[in-house]
Amino acid sequence: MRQRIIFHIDVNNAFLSWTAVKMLQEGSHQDIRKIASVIGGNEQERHGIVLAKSPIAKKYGITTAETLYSARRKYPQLKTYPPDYAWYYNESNIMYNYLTQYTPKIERYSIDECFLDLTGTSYLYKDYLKLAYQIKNDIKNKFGFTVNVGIGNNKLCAKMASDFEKPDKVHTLYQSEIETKMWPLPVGDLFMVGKSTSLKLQKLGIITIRDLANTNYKKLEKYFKSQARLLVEFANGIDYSKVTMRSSKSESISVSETLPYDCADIEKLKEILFRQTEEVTRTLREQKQYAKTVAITYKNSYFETYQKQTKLQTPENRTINIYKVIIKILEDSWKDEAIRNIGVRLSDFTDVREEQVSLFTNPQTNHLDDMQEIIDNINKKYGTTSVMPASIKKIGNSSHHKKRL
DNA sequence: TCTGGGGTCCTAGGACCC
DNA sequence: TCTGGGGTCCTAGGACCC
Repeated sequence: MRQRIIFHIDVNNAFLSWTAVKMLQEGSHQDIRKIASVIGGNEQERHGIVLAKSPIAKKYGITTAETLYSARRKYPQLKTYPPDYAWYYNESNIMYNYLTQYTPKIERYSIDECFLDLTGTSYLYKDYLKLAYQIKNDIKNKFGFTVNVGIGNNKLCAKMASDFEKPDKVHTLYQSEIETKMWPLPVGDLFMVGKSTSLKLQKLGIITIRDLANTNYKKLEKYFKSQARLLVEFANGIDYSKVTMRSSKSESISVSETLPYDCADIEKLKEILFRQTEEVTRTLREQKQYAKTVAITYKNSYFETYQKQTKLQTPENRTINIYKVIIKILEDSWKDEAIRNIGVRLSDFTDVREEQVSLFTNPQTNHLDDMQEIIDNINKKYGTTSVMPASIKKIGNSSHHKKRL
């Protein structure tokens, strides 16, 4: 089989870089990439963790996902800036649109990462290394932020390559370079080896990627089940997955939020859940899909997480009908405890609502769909949940006594 | 002032049917 | 009276990613 040529483009410190770009565009004279700075949420609202850090902040030992409080203890003069997700999507789109000129085989892996499949384009691009530098420099000059470009014969190697030295670098990890460039790395650096897997591997005496590559996966199956084979293949730089234009339709849709204070008031929780249900069902309707599984996710004061789900008889996408289910799950599952974080998740999608009973068509069904569309349009114009069916308030309150008694 | 938010995929174990 | 397995569907929970 012909060797594939895959590029992985990865924005350096994406959120921080993009905020820096915005600030400079707005006339700021300081580039926050060049000082000790981080992007982080609002601490008063308990969203205070580090989402992205500058290289200097990194030098002080500040890591992604640690609390701003802890980060500031490492470096008290640290500058913090709030995230601007709308702007980030904007910047992400700009980069994606730029990259589409090189190949239609492009996969948007996340908000700040893309895979490009350039296999069979050698008549267009004589020197892939040169092309990678061109892409990297183009993005820097046109858009003002830097990327790493990784080149490999599959997605795994391209991704591992882009993770080597940062920022503003091009690296290759061709099949022939795996032993020298990848095998010496600690096993935790391998894609798909997180904290827990890394710990288990180390206990088995597997410290570097080389150690893992030279292990018979059969020996690991006891500990890692079906994951074992994949791990050993990855360590050997083997990956057959394709670069796919993933459809905008997702497998699940969810929202969750950490509350400003731990909440044990079920009425308050119902209000929050209504807003969240509205949000996820609207996205679902935009995708023209119906969900069969509905779930609530919780985090309590002790940071213990759990989730409760229900399978529906018929797929749904209307706010009110899903909200009824959500309320039922809440009442059945809530342990009368203070909640730190709560959320709604929809999954198990279908394109059509397969009505179980087809003998009698229900004229109300279409009527309700029309109604939902009208509500969606009004809410789009005037802001979320300015209009909600009166019956929702009733549902929300109906069970109050039940739980209390 | 400890600990965000949005995803995907896999497995264990219980219920139920044959 | 005691007790089979296989298959499927479902829920809960955990691991990973950015």
